[in-house]
Amino acid sequence: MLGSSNRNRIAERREATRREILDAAWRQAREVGVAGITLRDIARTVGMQPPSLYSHFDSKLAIYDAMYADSWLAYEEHVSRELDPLPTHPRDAIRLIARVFFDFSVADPARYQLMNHRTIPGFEPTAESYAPAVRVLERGVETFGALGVTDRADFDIWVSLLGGLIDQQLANDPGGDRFSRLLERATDMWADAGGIPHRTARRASTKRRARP
Amino acid sequence: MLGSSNRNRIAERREATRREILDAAWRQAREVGVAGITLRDIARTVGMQPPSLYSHFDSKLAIYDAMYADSWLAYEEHVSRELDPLPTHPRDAIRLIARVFFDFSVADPARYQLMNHRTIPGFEPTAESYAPAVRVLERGVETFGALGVTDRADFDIWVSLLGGLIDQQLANDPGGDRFSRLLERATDMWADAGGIPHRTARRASTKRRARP
DNA sequence: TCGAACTGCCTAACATAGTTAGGAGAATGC
DNA sequence: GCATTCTCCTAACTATGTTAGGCAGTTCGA
Repeated sequence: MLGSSNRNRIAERREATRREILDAAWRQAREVGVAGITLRDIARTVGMQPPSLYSHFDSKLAIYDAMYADSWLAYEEHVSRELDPLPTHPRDAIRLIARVFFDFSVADPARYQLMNHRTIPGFEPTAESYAPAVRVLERGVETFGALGVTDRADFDIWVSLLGGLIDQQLANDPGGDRFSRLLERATDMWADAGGIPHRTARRASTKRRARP
Repeated sequence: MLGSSNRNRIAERREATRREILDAAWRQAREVGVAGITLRDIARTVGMQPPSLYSHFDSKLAIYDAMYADSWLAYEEHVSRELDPLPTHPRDAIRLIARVFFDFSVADPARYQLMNHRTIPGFEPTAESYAPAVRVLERGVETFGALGVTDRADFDIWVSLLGGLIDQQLANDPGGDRFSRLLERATDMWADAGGIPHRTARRASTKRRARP
């Protein structure tokens, strides 16, 4: 009986169309920004009439949702790849995490905007799409814990700082390298203040900045 | 000759209508969010037909622009009032600045969203409306300088951190008091790392936190 | 004071969004 | 082979910001 095989083929074709629509949406997001995405343009790109898109997505927001899930899943994978193996020096690890986060956002500002879903009016990710974002955050807490940062507040502060730095970079100096300089200094400050324990780092004590 | 007096009266009436429109816009922004503002609703509130609004504003974005300018002017005044006189203890001053910033944003999230103009698709403030924002930033640099923070990077990091903390608060814990706790810890970290000099603070030495 | 110019509002209409209704034709399944 | 399902279509609807053009009251100069 070929029923199951056929069913598979159908599902695949359906999935392919879905991906085609999402790819068109991504291309458009990168050209004109996330808010500039238009069902008509997406439809034209994939060779459909706008209402036909509704055979694949419930609404425009559902398309955003799929893109949101895409992004966080990709980011999760990206982080996993970069953090294996984890650097042994805490300060290096912290910088690496920041660098990954930064590269990921600067490489594709549209994606970054989408991942900060609050910047898109009317869009709220579904619980399912939100899950990878939560997992990444948990992974962060875990990683910091392994490096000796057990105070949750310190982690939250670090995340805030990182988000703020990236926003400032994208807003004031897109294409420049302001982020690197600020990150360098911020990491030092954080380390000096005990945010990053010196546990495995012998060199850190010799590097401590003199107080005026 | 009454010409000039008449001209004044006309200008006043015109300004009053303009204010009425902006008030309606603000009310609506607080009810349904900045993105939810609708010319039709504004017009209904002030008792006009939508196209009539164009006698007072060039476009919807022009209304946003006026609201943006309003906000930053109010903030500038707010800051000036709170920082006069400037606390003598640097750490207190830093916390006060953060507190003012936070109160101002939490008291009126719609206003905060507007001040972060990048969160509103298609809106870019005019140079004139942007000026107060620049002045406030300069004022911040100046104030920090008077407190002994001469490294511009340290100031930028502080601003990033503050923005990140507020965003995190508004996103994860609206109505809660997460911000206070994180701010406390962040200020300490910053001070310990030398971001806040102990220069003018004699009491500071007695208050210095013990390092574990 | 009279007529011209201006001002502030109006109605009608338009362009562009997202979205719904309903159907036609091909693919699929018993 | 026939009923069902699926995918796409056209037509139309609603809501948005915006433009065109006009009309009545007000202001202002000769």
